[in-house]
Amino acid sequence: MPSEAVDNYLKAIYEIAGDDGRASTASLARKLSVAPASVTGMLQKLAVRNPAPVEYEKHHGARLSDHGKQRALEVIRHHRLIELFLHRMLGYSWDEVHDEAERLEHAISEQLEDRIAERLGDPEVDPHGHPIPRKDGTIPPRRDLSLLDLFVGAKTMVSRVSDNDPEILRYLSELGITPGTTLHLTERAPFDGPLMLEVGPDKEKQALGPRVAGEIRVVPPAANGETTG
Amino acid sequence: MPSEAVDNYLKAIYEIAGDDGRASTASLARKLSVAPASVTGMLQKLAVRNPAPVEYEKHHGARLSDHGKQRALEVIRHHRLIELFLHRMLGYSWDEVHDEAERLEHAISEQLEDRIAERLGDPEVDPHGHPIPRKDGTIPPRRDLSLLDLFVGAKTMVSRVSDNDPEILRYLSELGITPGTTLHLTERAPFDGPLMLEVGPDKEKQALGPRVAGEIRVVPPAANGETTG
DNA sequence: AATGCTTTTTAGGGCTGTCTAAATAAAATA
DNA sequence: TATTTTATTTAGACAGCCCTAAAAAGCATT
Repeated sequence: MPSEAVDNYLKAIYEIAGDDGRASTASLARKLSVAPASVTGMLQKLAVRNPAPVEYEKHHGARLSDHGKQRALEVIRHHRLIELFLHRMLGYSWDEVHDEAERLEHAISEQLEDRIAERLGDPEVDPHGHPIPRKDGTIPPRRDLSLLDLFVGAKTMVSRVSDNDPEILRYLSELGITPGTTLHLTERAPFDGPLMLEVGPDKEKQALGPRVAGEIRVVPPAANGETTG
Repeated sequence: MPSEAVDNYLKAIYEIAGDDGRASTASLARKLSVAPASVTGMLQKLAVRNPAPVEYEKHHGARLSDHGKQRALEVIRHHRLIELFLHRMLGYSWDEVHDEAERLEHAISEQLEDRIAERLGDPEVDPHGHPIPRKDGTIPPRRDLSLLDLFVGAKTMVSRVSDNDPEILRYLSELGITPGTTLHLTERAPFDGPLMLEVGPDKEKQALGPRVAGEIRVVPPAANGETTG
């Protein structure tokens, strides 16, 4: 069984590069808050394990092997199940769940994973709208896109929100923007300016900076009328 | 914040020696499944920390300082709250909870500890009947004694059962012996022979070996009639 | 009080995962 | 293409926690 540190490397590679891209040394160092040299050392060790969870080429970053992919998805499954469990069963708000899950994801057994999933009714998404990988390693499909890729005039619904920054999560909560919230993009200032939105059933008008908008993903609007691009 | 290994040492000292006795190197090595030399090394390091969680004298084992005591009790509180949570909220049987709690106890935050306790109604005992230390470090009092110390004829009730051995726990489950079960000690064979018991409301007769009986603690029977000693 | 047995400690290493500083390779720019 | 900047790797070290083998201390027994 991989150590906690190894699991975190695999998860980080997955989150940076998806299941078949390469993650650079620097990006991993940033994400994991360790020195780049530490990343190099770890990747070299992982690449010669048997079975090896990553493929590594000098100066070209690392990529998950099938084996590593499977493990990464399992850890992510743990993480998201725990987030949802804390939210639904223990009254955690959505900006509190991440840090707690970050530690617990390494400590729960298969058995506990299964019971949590059962108790939650085999859920498909976590409180931020992220899909929860299934036990077989497949991922519930959801085609969504960044709020930044929407054309002016589009009406859509929040699909998910990045869970990395509790500050942003609290801010979005205040604005009433959570998975499921309806949005109408009415205006968009040029030069990476703010987006004007009508939020929720009350159509409350909100201006959103591009930094925050980039953390929000929405369901693709109906394909009649040009609303995305 | 102490590492997981350190927490396990403190907990082991507490479980072996209570809150003011000394735990020997050998007993700790046994309990923690490490070599005696490793225990010596760890105790030496802990004793010079600041603040030091243990007091250590060469060749005379280790004792918890106030600081160490507090930490040990916190970890034990985590452990027992988690055991009860798994049992009550997630359908774990009492022989399954220990191993899971053993890992989770190190991973939960103060916040999660508090929410679990709240959700369980600030319980005083875990599924094996062990008292759950309070947040202030005090322990809900329960005067109980070993089943082995009971006189023949005594009628009493199971208070708690050691949680270390799942095999024994399953066996006791089969016999219907859990915290709260009434017992009547009818007979006792000499030379560490078996105890004859009438168990529960149905007064089912059971013979119990001394090894198993030693793991069971019972509430002191009413003081009229000589029933203990 | 000396002997032998048991327990504990010392000495010397190993593994994991991190670090810093220096060297090198890759990419960007002139 | 030559040069500079940036990204990555090597080299060497260290902390935490574990190990084995050998030495030493404590204890029990005669």
